[in-house]
Amino acid sequence: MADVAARAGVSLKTVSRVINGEPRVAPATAAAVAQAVRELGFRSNHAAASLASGRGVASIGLLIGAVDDPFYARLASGVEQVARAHRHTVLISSTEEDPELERDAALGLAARQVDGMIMVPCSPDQDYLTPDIAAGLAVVFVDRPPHGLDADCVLSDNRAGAHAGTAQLLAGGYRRIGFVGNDTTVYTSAERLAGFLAAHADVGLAVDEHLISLGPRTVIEAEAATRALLARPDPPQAIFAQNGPMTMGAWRAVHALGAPVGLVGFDDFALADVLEPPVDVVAQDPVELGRQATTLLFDRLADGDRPTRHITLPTHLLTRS
Amino acid sequence: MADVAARAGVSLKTVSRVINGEPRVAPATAAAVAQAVRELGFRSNHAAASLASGRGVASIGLLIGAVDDPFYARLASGVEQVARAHRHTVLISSTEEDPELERDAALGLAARQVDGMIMVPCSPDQDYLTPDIAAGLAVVFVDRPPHGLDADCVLSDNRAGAHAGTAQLLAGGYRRIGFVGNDTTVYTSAERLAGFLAAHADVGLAVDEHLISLGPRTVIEAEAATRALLARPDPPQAIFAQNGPMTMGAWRAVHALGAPVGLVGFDDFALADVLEPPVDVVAQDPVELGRQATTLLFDRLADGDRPTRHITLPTHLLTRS
DNA sequence: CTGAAAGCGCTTACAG
DNA sequence: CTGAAAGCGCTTACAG
Repeated sequence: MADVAARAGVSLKTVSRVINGEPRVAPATAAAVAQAVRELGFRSNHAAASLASGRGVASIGLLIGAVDDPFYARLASGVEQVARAHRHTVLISSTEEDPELERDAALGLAARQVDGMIMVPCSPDQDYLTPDIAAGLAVVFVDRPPHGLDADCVLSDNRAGAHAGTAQLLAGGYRRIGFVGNDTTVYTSAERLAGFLAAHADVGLAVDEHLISLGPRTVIEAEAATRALLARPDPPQAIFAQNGPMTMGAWRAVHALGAPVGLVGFDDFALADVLEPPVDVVAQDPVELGRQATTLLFDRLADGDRPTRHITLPTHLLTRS
Repeated sequence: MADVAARAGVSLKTVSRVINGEPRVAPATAAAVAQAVRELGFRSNHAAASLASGRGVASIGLLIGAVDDPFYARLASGVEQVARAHRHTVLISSTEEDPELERDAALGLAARQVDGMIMVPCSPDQDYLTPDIAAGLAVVFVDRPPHGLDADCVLSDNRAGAHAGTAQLLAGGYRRIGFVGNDTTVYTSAERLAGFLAAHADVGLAVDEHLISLGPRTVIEAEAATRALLARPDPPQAIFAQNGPMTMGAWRAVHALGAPVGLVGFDDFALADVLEPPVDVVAQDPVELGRQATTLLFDRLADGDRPTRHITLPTHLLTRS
C-alpha cells in the first residue's frame, strides 16, 4: 500500500479511502490511486485490514456431515440464501460424522474469525466451543441439538414425523413393521425410532425387536440390512426407513425381492414419486432448516445477550401409493 | 496475549511459544501460561498471526455452481478428500451460475488469502483474476476451461461421451433424436451438443434443428421442454439429455407420455438403474474431477512456475435398458 | 530456556 | 478534500 501511495503521490490514508470506496476524494486523486493500484497489481491484505479495523470478515461457517448428502446440500443452500442477503460468505466444512473432524473443523473455523457458525453436531459433546462462545463466537445448532452447552437450535419434529409415518403403515393393516436406520447415537435416528415405537404403543401393538435394524449409513448398507430383515423366517410386512439413503436402500431390497412389502421413508428424495411403486415419505424441509438457523445466527450476532431459542419445524406426510 | 503474559508472569514471546507448541519451554512455565490462557478465555487472533508471520492460512477455496446439485456436491467431496490429506480446509462458495456472483465470490476468496482456488467458471471471462494470480494466487479450473487466461484445468471428455451416447441411440435404430440441454454458453452443453451432432454426421444423418431444445436448467424446465418436443407433429423417437437434471426431466416427460421413446443421458444419477424403464447414461466421475483438480492445485502451490497442465478424463457409457 | 524490540499492512481518530 | 501518527495482536530475528 505504501508503494501505491508513493507512486500516486498521496498518503496511505488516501489510498485506503480509494480502496474502500470512501467518499470525499477528489476524482483526479482517486484516478491516480486507481492507476497505481493497477500498475502495481496491488491486492489489499485482508488479514491486516481485519486486524486494524477490528471488524470481522463478514463470513459464517457451516459444519455439515457431508457435502454430497442431498439433505445437507439442501440445508446448505438455505444457509447460503440468508447469508447472501446479509452479505456474508459461507465457509462450508464437513465432519464426515467423525467427532475428531468436527472438533478440528469447528475450532478451525472459530480460529479463522468467522462471525458465527452453524453446525450439525455429531460429537457426544460440544463444550470445547465454550471458550470461543464466551469470547464472542455465535453458534447455532441445526438438525441435532447441542450437548454440553445451551445454544440456539433448529430441529425438525422427528418424533412426530416418524409417528405419523408409522401410523400410516399401521392404518394400512401392516402389523409387523421393520425399522431401518442409523444407530441411535445419532439424535435424529433415536428420535425417529421413538416415534416409531410410540405409534405402535398407541395401537397396543408390541414391536418385535428383531425387526429393528440399526447401523447402516449408506444406501448399500441399508439395502443389505433390509434384505436381511426380509430373509428372516418371520419377515416384516413393511419397512419404515429413517432417512433418504435408508429409504432408497430399503426400496431397492424390496424391489429386488418383488414381494409386496409396505414402505414409508423419512425425508423426500428425487424420483421417489415415480418409482414403481412410488414411495410415501415423511418430508422435512432442509432448506427451511438452513434458513431459520441462519436467521437465528444473525439475530444473535445483532444481540449476543438474547435468550437462546429452540425452534421445531413440522414435517409433512406425502402419500403417493 | 499481553494479558496472558502478564498473568503468567512471562513475556509475549513465551506465550507465543506455548500457544504454537514450540519446543524449549520449561514445563512449569508452559503450565502457568496454559492456565492463564484458560482463565482468561484467550483466543489467538488468526488475522494477526497470519499478518505477522506472512504465512497463509492453510485453506483453499472452491467455487461451484450450486451446493445442492449432486454433480457439484460429488466434485466437492473429491476436493475435500485431497485437501484433507494436505491438511487444508476447503471454503466452498456457490456462483449460482451468475457471472457477478462468481466474480464477487472468487475475489472474496482471494482477498481472504486462500492459498489456492478451484473453480467451475460461468462468466465469459476470468481475467479479473490475473492480478491475483500475478500476486501469487494458485487457480485451477474444473469441469469448464478458463477464458481470458491460461491455467491448470481438469475436464471430462464431454464431446466423446456425448458422441458415444448418441451413437448408441443411432445404433438402436432411432433416426429422429432430440437434444435437451442448457444453452450453449455453458461450455459442457456446447461440447456435448457438438458430440451429438458429430455422431449424426458420422452416419450421414441430418439433424432436425427443431429437435434441439436449449435453455432448460432445472428438472422441471427439462420436463416441460421434452414435453414440448414430444408434442410436435414430427416428434423425436428418442432424447439425448445433457446432464443429470435434464435426464430426470426428460425421463419424467417420456414416462408421463407412456410412449416408447428412447433416452440416453449425460451423468449418472441415483436410481437411474431402477427406474422403469432404466436409463442408459454417459457417466463421468465428478469425485475424480475434484480429486485431480486438487492435486493439480497442490502441485502448483509447490511449484508456481511449472507449465500449466490440461487433463481430460474419459467418460463411460452405462447400458441398462 | 527466556525476553525486548521492531514490524507485518492495514485503519482509526484527529487535525488541518 | 488530505495527511501524520498511533496502534490492531501477533511473530520474527536477535540477544542473552
